[in-house]
Amino acid sequence: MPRSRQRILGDTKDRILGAAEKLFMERGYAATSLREITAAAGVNLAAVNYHFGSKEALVREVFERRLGPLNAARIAYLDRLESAAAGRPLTVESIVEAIVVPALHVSREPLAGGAAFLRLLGRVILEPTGFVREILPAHYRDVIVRFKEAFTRALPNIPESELAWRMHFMFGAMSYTLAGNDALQLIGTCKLDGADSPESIIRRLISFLAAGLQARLPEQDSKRPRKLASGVGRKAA
Amino acid sequence: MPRSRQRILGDTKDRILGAAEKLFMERGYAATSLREITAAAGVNLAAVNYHFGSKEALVREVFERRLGPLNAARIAYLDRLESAAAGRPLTVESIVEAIVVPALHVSREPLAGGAAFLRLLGRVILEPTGFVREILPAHYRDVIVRFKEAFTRALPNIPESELAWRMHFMFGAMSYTLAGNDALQLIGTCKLDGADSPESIIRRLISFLAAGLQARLPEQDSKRPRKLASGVGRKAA
DNA sequence: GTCTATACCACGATAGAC
DNA sequence: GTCTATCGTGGTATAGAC
Repeated sequence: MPRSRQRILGDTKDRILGAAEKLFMERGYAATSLREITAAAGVNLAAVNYHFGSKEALVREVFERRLGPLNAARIAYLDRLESAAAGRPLTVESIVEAIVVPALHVSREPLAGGAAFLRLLGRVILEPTGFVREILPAHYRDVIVRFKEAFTRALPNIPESELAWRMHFMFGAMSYTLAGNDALQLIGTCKLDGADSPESIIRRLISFLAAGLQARLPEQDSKRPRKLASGVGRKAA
Repeated sequence: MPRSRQRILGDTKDRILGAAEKLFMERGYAATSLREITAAAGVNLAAVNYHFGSKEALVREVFERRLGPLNAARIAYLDRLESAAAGRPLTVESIVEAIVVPALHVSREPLAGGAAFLRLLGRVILEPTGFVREILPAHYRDVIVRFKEAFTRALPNIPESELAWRMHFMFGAMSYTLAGNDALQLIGTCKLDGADSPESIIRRLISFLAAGLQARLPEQDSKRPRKLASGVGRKAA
Protein backbone atom coordinates (compact mmCIF):
# COMPACT_ATOMS: atom_id res chain seq x y z
CA MET A 1 0.00 0.00 0.00
CA PRO A 2 2.06 2.93 -1.27
CA ARG A 3 1.62 6.35 0.16
CA SER A 4 -0.16 8.74 -2.14
CA ARG A 5 1.81 11.79 -1.08
CA GLN A 6 4.88 12.44 1.02
CA ARG A 7 7.15 15.27 2.04
CA ILE A 8 9.90 16.70 -0.05
CA LEU A 9 12.61 16.44 2.61
CA GLY A 10 12.16 12.80 3.52
CA ASP A 11 8.90 11.73 4.96
CA THR A 12 7.96 12.22 8.54
CA LYS A 13 8.71 8.68 9.57
CA ASP A 14 12.32 8.86 8.43
CA ARG A 15 12.83 12.25 10.01
CA ILE A 16 11.65 10.89 13.33
CA LEU A 17 13.81 7.80 12.95
CA GLY A 18 16.91 9.86 12.28
CA ALA A 19 16.38 12.31 15.10
CA ALA A 20 15.51 9.52 17.51
CA GLU A 21 18.62 7.54 16.67
CA LYS A 22 20.85 10.54 17.21
CA LEU A 23 19.29 11.49 20.52
CA PHE A 24 18.96 7.96 21.89
CA MET A 25 22.63 7.35 21.18
CA GLU A 26 23.74 10.57 22.80
CA ARG A 27 21.59 10.62 25.88
CA GLY A 28 20.24 7.11 26.26
CA TYR A 29 16.71 5.84 25.95
CA ALA A 30 15.10 6.90 29.20
CA ALA A 31 16.72 10.32 29.20
CA THR A 32 15.34 11.24 25.79
CA SER A 33 11.77 12.48 25.60
CA LEU A 34 9.47 12.19 22.64
CA ARG A 35 9.03 15.95 22.76
CA GLU A 36 12.76 16.42 22.21
CA ILE A 37 12.75 13.96 19.34
CA THR A 38 9.79 15.47 17.56
CA ALA A 39 11.15 18.97 18.08
CA ALA A 40 14.50 17.96 16.57
CA ALA A 41 12.74 16.28 13.67
CA GLY A 42 10.47 19.27 13.13
CA VAL A 43 7.31 17.23 13.37
CA ASN A 44 4.37 17.11 15.68
CA LEU A 45 4.46 15.19 18.92
CA ALA A 46 1.60 12.95 17.92
CA ALA A 47 3.37 11.87 14.75
CA VAL A 48 5.59 9.42 16.61
CA ASN A 49 2.59 7.69 18.03
CA TYR A 50 0.85 7.64 14.69
CA HIS A 51 3.81 6.15 12.83
CA PHE A 52 5.29 3.90 15.49
CA GLY A 53 2.68 3.40 18.16
CA SER A 54 4.90 4.01 21.15
CA LYS A 55 8.32 5.15 22.29
CA GLU A 56 9.41 1.58 22.76
CA ALA A 57 8.37 0.62 19.22
CA LEU A 58 10.36 3.61 18.02
CA VAL A 59 13.62 2.61 19.64
CA ARG A 60 13.03 -0.92 18.42
CA GLU A 61 12.88 0.22 14.81
CA VAL A 62 15.85 2.50 15.41
CA PHE A 63 18.26 -0.28 16.04
CA GLU A 64 16.58 -2.96 14.01
CA ARG A 65 17.69 -0.88 11.07
CA ARG A 66 21.31 -1.29 12.14
CA LEU A 67 21.30 -4.83 13.40
CA GLY A 68 20.30 -6.42 10.13
CA PRO A 69 23.28 -5.18 8.10
CA LEU A 70 25.67 -5.92 10.97
CA ASN A 71 24.66 -9.54 11.26
CA ALA A 72 24.56 -9.93 7.49
CA ALA A 73 28.15 -8.70 7.38
CA ARG A 74 29.12 -11.27 9.99
CA ILE A 75 27.65 -14.10 8.00
CA ALA A 76 29.24 -12.83 4.81
CA TYR A 77 32.60 -12.70 6.57
CA LEU A 78 32.19 -16.28 7.72
CA ASP A 79 31.13 -17.36 4.23
CA ARG A 80 34.31 -15.91 2.81
CA LEU A 81 36.45 -17.67 5.39
CA GLU A 82 34.78 -21.02 4.80
CA SER A 83 35.00 -20.93 1.04
CA ALA A 84 38.66 -20.00 1.35
CA ALA A 85 39.26 -22.90 3.73
CA ALA A 86 37.84 -25.34 1.20
CA GLY A 87 36.12 -27.66 3.62
CA ARG A 88 38.74 -27.78 6.34
CA PRO A 89 37.72 -26.42 9.75
CA LEU A 90 38.61 -22.83 10.47
CA THR A 91 40.71 -21.69 13.32
CA VAL A 92 38.82 -20.48 16.33
CA GLU A 93 40.54 -17.12 15.98
CA SER A 94 39.23 -16.56 12.50
CA ILE A 95 35.68 -17.45 13.48
CA VAL A 96 35.78 -15.01 16.37
CA GLU A 97 37.20 -12.48 13.95
CA ALA A 98 34.14 -12.89 11.75
CA ILE A 99 31.94 -11.94 14.66
CA VAL A 100 33.93 -9.06 16.03
CA VAL A 101 35.43 -7.31 13.03
CA PRO A 102 32.15 -6.32 11.35
CA ALA A 103 31.10 -4.73 14.62
CA LEU A 104 34.34 -2.79 14.64
CA HIS A 105 33.54 -1.43 11.21
CA VAL A 106 30.13 -0.33 12.37
CA SER A 107 31.67 1.44 15.30
CA ARG A 108 33.80 3.56 13.02
CA GLU A 109 31.33 4.50 10.34
CA PRO A 110 29.15 7.41 11.41
CA LEU A 111 26.71 6.56 8.64
CA ALA A 112 26.20 3.14 10.14
CA GLY A 113 25.35 4.57 13.53
CA GLY A 114 28.85 4.74 14.89
CA ALA A 115 30.06 3.49 18.21
CA ALA A 116 26.99 4.94 19.86
CA PHE A 117 24.83 2.29 18.26
CA LEU A 118 26.88 -0.50 19.77
CA ARG A 119 26.71 1.20 23.10
CA LEU A 120 22.96 1.33 22.90
CA LEU A 121 22.84 -2.26 21.71
CA GLY A 122 25.05 -3.47 24.52
CA ARG A 123 22.89 -1.73 27.02
CA VAL A 124 19.64 -2.97 25.61
CA ILE A 125 20.88 -6.55 25.56
CA LEU A 126 21.31 -6.37 29.31
CA GLU A 127 17.79 -5.13 29.82
CA PRO A 128 15.69 -7.90 31.32
CA THR A 129 12.40 -6.27 30.48
CA GLY A 130 10.91 -4.76 27.41
CA PHE A 131 11.18 -5.48 23.78
CA VAL A 132 14.51 -7.33 23.76
CA ARG A 133 12.85 -10.56 24.68
CA GLU A 134 10.86 -10.59 21.48
CA ILE A 135 13.04 -8.74 19.01
CA LEU A 136 16.63 -9.88 19.38
CA PRO A 137 16.02 -13.59 18.85
CA ALA A 138 14.72 -13.12 15.33
CA HIS A 139 17.68 -10.96 14.39
CA TYR A 140 20.34 -13.16 15.90
CA ARG A 141 19.01 -16.60 15.05
CA ASP A 142 20.80 -17.01 11.74
CA VAL A 143 24.06 -15.70 13.14
CA ILE A 144 23.97 -18.02 16.11
CA VAL A 145 23.18 -21.05 14.00
CA ARG A 146 25.95 -20.42 11.51
CA PHE A 147 28.61 -19.64 14.07
CA LYS A 148 27.64 -22.48 16.31
CA GLU A 149 28.18 -24.83 13.37
CA ALA A 150 31.54 -23.28 12.65
CA PHE A 151 32.66 -23.56 16.25
CA THR A 152 31.45 -27.12 16.47
CA ARG A 153 33.64 -28.07 13.52
CA ALA A 154 36.59 -26.14 14.87
CA LEU A 155 36.23 -27.57 18.36
CA PRO A 156 35.06 -31.15 17.89
CA ASN A 157 36.06 -32.19 21.39
CA ILE A 158 33.95 -29.62 23.19
CA PRO A 159 30.52 -30.95 24.19
CA GLU A 160 27.57 -29.03 22.90
CA SER A 161 26.42 -27.72 26.25
CA GLU A 162 29.92 -26.55 27.10
CA LEU A 163 30.19 -24.79 23.76
CA ALA A 164 26.88 -23.05 24.31
CA TRP A 165 28.11 -21.62 27.56
CA ARG A 166 31.41 -20.55 26.07
CA MET A 167 29.56 -18.74 23.33
CA HIS A 168 27.52 -17.13 26.05
CA PHE A 169 30.67 -15.90 27.80
CA MET A 170 32.05 -14.69 24.49
CA PHE A 171 28.86 -12.81 23.86
CA GLY A 172 29.13 -11.11 27.22
CA ALA A 173 32.73 -10.02 26.90
CA MET A 174 32.13 -8.80 23.39
CA SER A 175 28.97 -6.86 24.15
CA TYR A 176 30.64 -5.28 27.11
CA THR A 177 33.69 -4.25 25.14
CA LEU A 178 31.90 -3.06 22.04
CA ALA A 179 29.49 -1.14 24.19
CA GLY A 180 32.48 0.98 25.09
CA ASN A 181 32.15 0.39 28.76
CA ASP A 182 35.17 1.44 30.66
CA ALA A 183 34.36 0.38 34.17
CA LEU A 184 37.96 -0.45 34.95
CA GLN A 185 39.17 2.76 33.42
CA LEU A 186 36.89 4.80 35.60
CA ILE A 187 37.88 2.84 38.61
CA GLY A 188 41.19 4.39 37.85
CA THR A 189 43.84 1.98 38.93
CA CYS A 190 43.73 0.19 35.61
CA LYS A 191 43.83 2.68 32.86
CA LEU A 192 42.98 1.03 29.60
CA ASP A 193 45.46 2.72 27.36
CA GLY A 194 43.34 5.33 25.66
CA ALA A 195 45.94 5.56 22.93
CA ASP A 196 45.13 2.00 21.94
CA SER A 197 43.58 1.93 18.53
CA PRO A 198 40.28 0.13 18.11
CA GLU A 199 42.13 -2.39 15.97
CA SER A 200 44.54 -3.32 18.70
CA ILE A 201 41.72 -3.63 21.19
CA ILE A 202 39.88 -5.93 18.82
CA ARG A 203 43.00 -8.01 18.33
CA ARG A 204 43.31 -8.36 22.08
CA LEU A 205 39.68 -9.26 22.39
CA ILE A 206 39.94 -11.91 19.69
CA SER A 207 42.93 -13.62 21.26
CA PHE A 208 41.25 -13.54 24.66
CA LEU A 209 38.04 -15.06 23.37
CA ALA A 210 39.75 -17.64 21.19
CA ALA A 211 41.77 -18.85 24.16
CA GLY A 212 38.67 -19.03 26.32
CA LEU A 213 36.76 -20.98 23.69
CA GLN A 214 39.62 -23.44 23.43
CA ALA A 215 40.10 -23.86 27.15
CA ARG A 216 40.77 -27.40 28.24
CA LEU A 217 37.75 -29.14 29.68
CA PRO A 218 37.32 -29.24 33.48
CA GLU A 219 37.66 -33.02 33.50
CA GLN A 220 39.78 -33.85 30.49
CA ASP A 221 38.78 -36.89 28.46
CA SER A 222 42.52 -37.45 28.33
CA LYS A 223 42.47 -37.91 24.58
CA ARG A 224 44.88 -35.10 24.00
CA PRO A 225 46.97 -34.31 27.09
CA ARG A 226 47.18 -30.64 26.29
CA LYS A 227 49.21 -28.46 28.58
CA LEU A 228 47.75 -25.00 28.85
CA ALA A 229 48.98 -23.18 31.91
CA SER A 230 52.71 -22.92 32.30
CA GLY A 231 54.96 -20.70 34.35
CA VAL A 232 52.28 -20.47 36.99
CA GLY A 233 52.48 -22.02 40.40
CA ARG A 234 50.29 -24.92 41.27
CA LYS A 235 46.80 -24.54 42.58
CA ALA A 236 46.70 -23.17 46.08
CA ALA A 237 44.11 -24.00 48.72
CA MET B 1 22.97 12.63 65.65
CA PRO B 2 20.63 9.91 66.95
CA ARG B 3 16.93 10.08 66.22
CA SER B 4 14.81 10.91 69.22
CA ARG B 5 11.94 8.63 68.24
CA GLN B 6 11.41 5.93 65.70
CA ARG B 7 8.80 3.43 64.64
CA ILE B 8 8.27 0.10 66.27
CA LEU B 9 8.53 -1.93 63.07
CA GLY B 10 11.82 -0.59 61.77
CA ASP B 11 12.14 3.05 60.96
CA THR B 12 10.84 4.61 57.80
CA LYS B 13 14.18 4.71 56.06
CA ASP B 14 14.75 0.98 56.39
CA ARG B 15 11.22 0.19 55.32
CA ILE B 16 11.71 2.21 52.17
CA LEU B 17 15.09 0.61 51.52
CA GLY B 18 13.65 -2.88 51.81
CA ALA B 19 10.65 -2.25 49.61
CA ALA B 20 12.77 -0.43 47.05
CA GLU B 21 15.28 -3.25 46.81
CA LYS B 22 12.59 -5.82 46.26
CA LEU B 23 10.79 -3.82 43.60
CA PHE B 24 13.90 -2.61 41.78
CA MET B 25 15.15 -6.16 41.53
CA GLU B 26 11.88 -7.47 40.21
CA ARG B 27 10.90 -4.78 37.78
CA GLY B 28 14.04 -2.74 37.13
CA TYR B 29 14.82 0.81 38.07
CA ALA B 30 12.91 2.82 35.49
CA ALA B 31 9.83 0.63 35.65
CA THR B 32 9.43 1.10 39.40
CA SER B 33 7.76 4.26 40.63
CA LEU B 34 8.26 5.93 43.96
CA ARG B 35 4.55 5.66 44.51
CA GLU B 36 4.73 1.87 44.28
CA ILE B 37 7.68 1.77 46.65
CA THR B 38 6.13 4.00 49.27
CA ALA B 39 2.86 2.12 49.02
CA ALA B 40 4.62 -1.21 49.57
CA ALA B 41 6.57 0.24 52.48
CA GLY B 42 3.48 1.76 53.99
CA VAL B 43 4.94 5.24 54.14
CA ASN B 44 4.16 8.54 52.54
CA LEU B 45 5.36 9.44 49.06
CA ALA B 46 7.31 12.44 50.30
CA ALA B 47 9.26 10.33 52.77
CA VAL B 48 11.57 8.93 50.13
CA ASN B 49 12.55 12.41 49.11
CA TYR B 50 13.02 13.48 52.68
CA HIS B 51 15.25 10.53 53.61
CA PHE B 52 17.16 10.03 50.38
CA GLY B 53 16.76 13.18 48.34
CA SER B 54 15.85 11.53 45.07
CA LYS B 55 14.97 8.27 43.40
CA GLU B 56 18.50 7.98 42.08
CA ALA B 57 20.01 8.41 45.54
CA LEU B 58 17.65 5.71 46.76
CA VAL B 59 18.73 3.08 44.26
CA ARG B 60 22.31 4.04 44.95
CA GLU B 61 21.94 3.24 48.64
CA VAL B 62 20.01 0.10 47.78
CA PHE B 63 22.89 -1.60 46.09
CA GLU B 64 25.70 0.08 47.95
CA ARG B 65 24.47 -1.94 50.88
CA ARG B 66 25.10 -5.17 48.92
CA LEU B 67 28.23 -4.28 47.02
CA GLY B 68 30.39 -3.64 50.08
CA PRO B 69 30.04 -7.13 51.57
CA LEU B 70 30.44 -8.76 48.16
CA ASN B 71 33.73 -7.07 47.42
CA ALA B 72 34.93 -7.61 50.96
CA ALA B 73 34.28 -11.33 50.51
CA ARG B 74 36.28 -11.31 47.30
CA ILE B 75 39.27 -9.75 49.00
CA ALA B 76 38.97 -12.11 51.95
CA TYR B 77 38.92 -15.05 49.55
CA LEU B 78 42.06 -13.78 47.86
CA ASP B 79 43.72 -13.22 51.22
CA ARG B 80 43.07 -16.81 52.17
CA LEU B 81 44.50 -18.07 48.90
CA GLU B 82 47.62 -15.98 49.20
CA SER B 83 48.40 -16.89 52.76
CA ALA B 84 47.95 -20.54 51.85
CA ALA B 85 50.30 -20.15 48.90
CA ALA B 86 53.03 -18.81 51.18
CA GLY B 87 54.49 -16.28 48.78
CA ARG B 88 54.33 -18.30 45.60
CA PRO B 89 52.16 -16.92 42.82
CA LEU B 90 48.67 -18.29 42.60
CA THR B 91 47.19 -20.02 39.62
CA VAL B 92 45.11 -17.85 37.38
CA GLU B 93 42.18 -20.17 37.97
CA SER B 94 42.23 -19.66 41.70
CA ILE B 95 42.39 -15.88 41.36
CA VAL B 96 39.40 -15.88 39.04
CA GLU B 97 37.70 -18.15 41.51
CA ALA B 98 38.16 -15.55 44.21
CA ILE B 99 36.28 -13.04 42.08
CA VAL B 100 33.47 -15.24 40.88
CA VAL B 101 32.65 -17.56 43.75
CA PRO B 102 31.64 -14.86 46.27
CA ALA B 103 29.23 -13.54 43.67
CA LEU B 104 27.79 -17.02 43.29
CA HIS B 105 27.14 -17.14 47.00
CA VAL B 106 25.38 -13.82 46.84
CA SER B 107 23.22 -15.09 44.04
CA ARG B 108 21.96 -17.90 46.20
CA GLU B 109 21.33 -16.11 49.46
CA PRO B 110 18.06 -14.24 49.45
CA LEU B 111 19.18 -12.28 52.47
CA ALA B 112 22.10 -10.93 50.50
CA GLY B 113 19.89 -9.77 47.69
CA GLY B 114 19.90 -12.95 45.68
CA ALA B 115 20.41 -13.31 41.98
CA ALA B 116 18.24 -10.29 41.39
CA PHE B 117 20.87 -8.06 42.92
CA LEU B 118 23.49 -9.25 40.47
CA ARG B 119 21.07 -8.71 37.65
CA LEU B 120 20.50 -5.14 38.74
CA LEU B 121 24.22 -4.65 39.23
CA GLY B 122 25.07 -5.99 35.80
CA ARG B 123 22.52 -3.75 34.22
CA VAL B 124 23.60 -0.67 36.08
CA ILE B 125 27.23 -1.23 35.17
CA LEU B 126 26.26 -0.98 31.54
CA GLU B 127 24.45 2.28 32.07
CA PRO B 128 26.52 5.08 30.55
CA THR B 129 24.72 7.82 32.37
CA GLY B 130 23.70 8.44 35.90
CA PHE B 131 25.21 7.70 39.22
CA VAL B 132 27.39 4.77 38.21
CA ARG B 133 30.12 7.07 37.08
CA GLU B 134 30.61 8.40 40.57
CA ILE B 135 29.64 5.51 42.79
CA LEU B 136 31.12 2.32 41.41
CA PRO B 137 34.77 3.43 41.34
CA ALA B 138 34.93 3.95 45.07
CA HIS B 139 33.45 0.53 45.72
CA TYR B 140 35.59 -1.36 43.26
CA ARG B 141 38.93 0.36 43.70
CA ASP B 142 40.32 -1.91 46.40
CA VAL B 143 39.17 -5.02 44.59
CA ILE B 144 40.73 -3.97 41.32
CA VAL B 145 44.02 -3.06 42.94
CA ARG B 146 44.34 -6.32 44.81
CA PHE B 147 43.38 -8.54 41.92
CA LYS B 148 45.50 -6.67 39.46
CA GLU B 149 48.48 -7.31 41.71
CA ALA B 150 47.62 -10.96 41.96
CA PHE B 151 47.24 -11.33 38.21
CA THR B 152 50.47 -9.48 37.61
CA ARG B 153 52.33 -11.98 39.78
CA ALA B 154 50.57 -14.92 38.21
CA LEU B 155 51.14 -13.66 34.69
CA PRO B 156 54.54 -11.98 34.73
CA ASN B 157 54.90 -12.10 30.96
CA ILE B 158 51.73 -10.20 30.17
CA PRO B 159 52.34 -6.47 29.72
CA GLU B 160 50.35 -4.19 31.97
CA SER B 161 48.19 -2.70 29.25
CA GLU B 162 47.36 -6.14 27.90
CA LEU B 163 46.44 -7.33 31.35
CA ALA B 164 44.18 -4.34 31.89
CA TRP B 165 42.26 -5.20 28.76
CA ARG B 166 42.00 -8.84 29.66
CA MET B 167 40.60 -7.91 33.03
CA HIS B 168 38.17 -5.73 31.18
CA PHE B 169 37.04 -8.66 29.04
CA MET B 170 36.79 -10.81 32.11
CA PHE B 171 34.67 -8.20 33.80
CA GLY B 172 32.35 -8.14 30.82
CA ALA B 173 31.86 -11.88 30.54
CA MET B 174 31.37 -12.16 34.26
CA SER B 175 28.91 -9.31 34.61
CA TYR B 176 26.97 -10.66 31.70
CA THR B 177 26.81 -14.17 33.12
CA LEU B 178 26.11 -13.23 36.70
CA ALA B 179 23.45 -10.83 35.52
CA GLY B 180 21.65 -13.93 34.39
CA ASN B 181 21.34 -12.86 30.81
CA ASP B 182 20.36 -15.63 28.56
CA ALA B 183 20.46 -14.02 25.16
CA LEU B 184 21.60 -17.20 23.49
CA GLN B 185 19.04 -19.23 25.30
CA LEU B 186 16.24 -17.05 24.10
CA ILE B 187 17.59 -17.08 20.62
CA GLY B 188 16.74 -20.69 20.93
CA THR B 189 19.18 -22.59 18.80
CA CYS B 190 21.62 -22.75 21.66
CA LYS B 191 19.84 -23.84 24.75
CA LEU B 192 22.00 -23.31 27.76
CA ASP B 193 21.23 -26.40 29.67
CA GLY B 194 18.78 -25.19 32.25
CA ALA B 195 19.55 -28.23 34.34
CA ASP B 196 23.08 -26.97 34.83
CA SER B 197 23.67 -26.10 38.42
CA PRO B 198 25.04 -22.66 39.20
CA GLU B 199 28.20 -24.37 40.38
CA SER B 200 28.84 -26.03 37.06
CA ILE B 201 28.20 -22.78 35.23
CA ILE B 202 30.67 -21.04 37.48
CA ARG B 203 33.24 -23.75 36.87
CA ARG B 204 32.80 -23.30 33.15
CA LEU B 205 33.08 -19.56 33.48
CA ILE B 206 36.26 -19.85 35.51
CA SER B 207 37.99 -22.12 33.03
CA PHE B 208 36.94 -19.89 30.15
CA LEU B 209 38.23 -16.75 31.83
CA ALA B 210 41.43 -18.33 33.05
CA ALA B 211 42.24 -19.52 29.55
CA GLY B 212 41.51 -16.09 28.12
CA LEU B 213 43.68 -14.38 30.69
CA GLN B 214 46.52 -16.76 29.86
CA ALA B 215 46.18 -16.43 26.09
CA ARG B 216 49.45 -16.26 24.26
CA LEU B 217 50.37 -12.75 23.21
CA PRO B 218 49.58 -11.64 19.65
CA GLU B 219 53.26 -11.32 18.84
CA GLN B 220 54.98 -13.77 21.07
CA ASP B 221 58.21 -12.64 22.75
CA SER B 222 59.27 -16.20 22.07
CA LYS B 223 60.50 -16.67 25.60
CA ARG B 224 58.22 -19.59 26.20
CA PRO B 225 57.16 -21.31 23.00
CA ARG B 226 53.79 -22.29 24.40
CA LYS B 227 51.49 -24.26 22.18
CA LEU B 228 47.91 -23.35 22.84
CA ALA B 229 45.71 -24.34 19.94
CA SER B 230 45.88 -27.91 18.85
CA GLY B 231 43.62 -30.11 16.79
CA VAL B 232 42.41 -27.08 14.90
CA GLY B 233 43.13 -26.39 11.28
CA ARG B 234 45.53 -23.65 10.35
CA LYS B 235 44.42 -20.09 9.88
CA ALA B 236 42.35 -19.59 6.76
CA ALA B 237 42.25 -16.47 4.58
C1' DG C 1 -3.91 8.61 4.90
C1' DT C 2 -1.22 12.30 7.35
C1' DC C 3 -0.78 15.62 10.36
C1' DT C 4 -2.12 18.84 14.16
C1' DA C 5 -3.88 20.55 18.49
C1' DT C 6 -5.04 19.34 22.76
C1' DA C 7 -6.43 16.82 26.65
C1' DC C 8 -5.26 13.06 30.01
C1' DC C 9 -3.08 10.69 33.67
C1' DA C 10 1.19 9.10 36.13
C1' DC C 11 5.57 10.41 37.30
C1' DG C 12 9.40 12.74 40.39
C1' DA C 13 10.00 16.58 43.04
C1' DT C 14 8.98 20.30 46.39
C1' DA C 15 6.76 23.72 49.57
C1' DG C 16 4.49 24.44 53.63
C1' DA C 17 1.20 23.09 57.37
C1' DC C 18 1.21 20.25 61.37
C1' DG D 1 9.49 13.67 60.85
C1' DT D 2 5.33 13.33 58.47
C1' DC D 3 1.68 14.68 55.61
C1' DT D 4 -1.22 17.10 51.90
C1' DA D 5 -1.29 19.77 47.97
C1' DT D 6 0.63 21.09 43.91
C1' DC D 7 4.01 21.94 40.12
C1' DG D 8 6.32 20.78 35.72
C1' DT D 9 7.24 17.08 32.59
C1' DG D 10 6.69 12.66 30.78
C1' DG D 11 4.18 9.08 27.44
C1' DT D 12 -0.13 8.36 25.46
C1' DA D 13 -4.79 8.86 23.22
C1' DT D 14 -8.11 11.11 20.34
C1' DA D 15 -10.89 14.42 17.73
C1' DG D 16 -10.74 16.74 13.77
C1' DA D 17 -8.30 19.59 9.95
C1' DC D 18 -6.31 18.83 5.45
